[in-house]
Amino acid sequence: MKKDLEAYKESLKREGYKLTYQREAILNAIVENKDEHLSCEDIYNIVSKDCPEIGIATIYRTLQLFEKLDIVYKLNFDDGYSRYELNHGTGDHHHHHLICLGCGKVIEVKLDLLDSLEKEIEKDGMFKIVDHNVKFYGYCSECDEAKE
Amino acid sequence: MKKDLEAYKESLKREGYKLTYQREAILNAIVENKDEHLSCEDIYNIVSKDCPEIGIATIYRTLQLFEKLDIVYKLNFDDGYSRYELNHGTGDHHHHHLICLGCGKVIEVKLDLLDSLEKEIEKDGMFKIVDHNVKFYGYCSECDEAKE
DNA sequence: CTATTATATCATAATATTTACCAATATACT
DNA sequence: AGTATATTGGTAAATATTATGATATAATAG
Repeated sequence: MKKDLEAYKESLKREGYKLTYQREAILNAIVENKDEHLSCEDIYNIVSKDCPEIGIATIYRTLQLFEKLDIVYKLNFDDGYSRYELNHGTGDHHHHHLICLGCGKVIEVKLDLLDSLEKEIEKDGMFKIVDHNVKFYGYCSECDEAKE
Repeated sequence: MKKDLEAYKESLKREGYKLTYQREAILNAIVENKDEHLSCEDIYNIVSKDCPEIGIATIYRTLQLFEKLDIVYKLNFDDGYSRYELNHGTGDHHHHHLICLGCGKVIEVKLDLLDSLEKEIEKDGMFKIVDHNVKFYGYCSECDEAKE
């Protein structure tokens, strides 16, 4: 985990970007909440504790940069703002998300199992797939019970 | 196709909503472009020809209503605005979309093939799936060739 | 270790999409 | 046809995100 953090900082420097206090704080916030799907506002609130004078524009700019450097991955759960998660990826595809229509909770699914579907799609040579984004909508066990 | 249109109008009346000229025009625009993924602005432009005094707010309101009545389905291709497509669904799942990272073109995939994955996810009874949203990112044949 | 230079930041204005508001209007029903 | 009520149009407001420009800071050279 600590190693990850250094690796991320390395990739910043390697690409010629400066390692500022703000970027470090944002990176920390994301790494320390790697199980969450933080929005810009979430990150702003977390980072503001360590760095009260940070501006929201810096959060947006930095997340854009991190996305370009493949440090984070942008998610959209149709709740009005973009969310970000740490990109563990070694080029691998992303896991899927289950979105509860009852409480809005988001659950991660480690399974991939899309290979056969992707092969089928690529079979005729009309499209080359490099990534996917899969969301399932439904009800978590608590909300499903509550509906009875 | 004509039958569809009447069926949609029926479901409006059945739910107690009035069949206005504007709603009819918007419905027509969507049905006549059922292969497109129209944004609000697109629909506004199309409908304005028949109905020049229509306001953009009416388009937004009507699409919201149509979505609630399962007449249309809202799509998000990460291009800044929501898009809509006609919901042929008899409760069936939606087809998938291939989004070209080169030219932005969106291609539809009729295959579903997610049943085994959904069964696997639902196996432990922790989540009940009612819908899914699947996007594949990659390159269409033209853009793939252009990259060489 | 300090000076230099270019990049990054902060604060705020600007943009863009979508929603809220309200007076005027049109639809469905008697 | 007349009436009650939902709907519309125009515009203001809200929301998330991006652009701008002066100031501050990080990396590098001396």
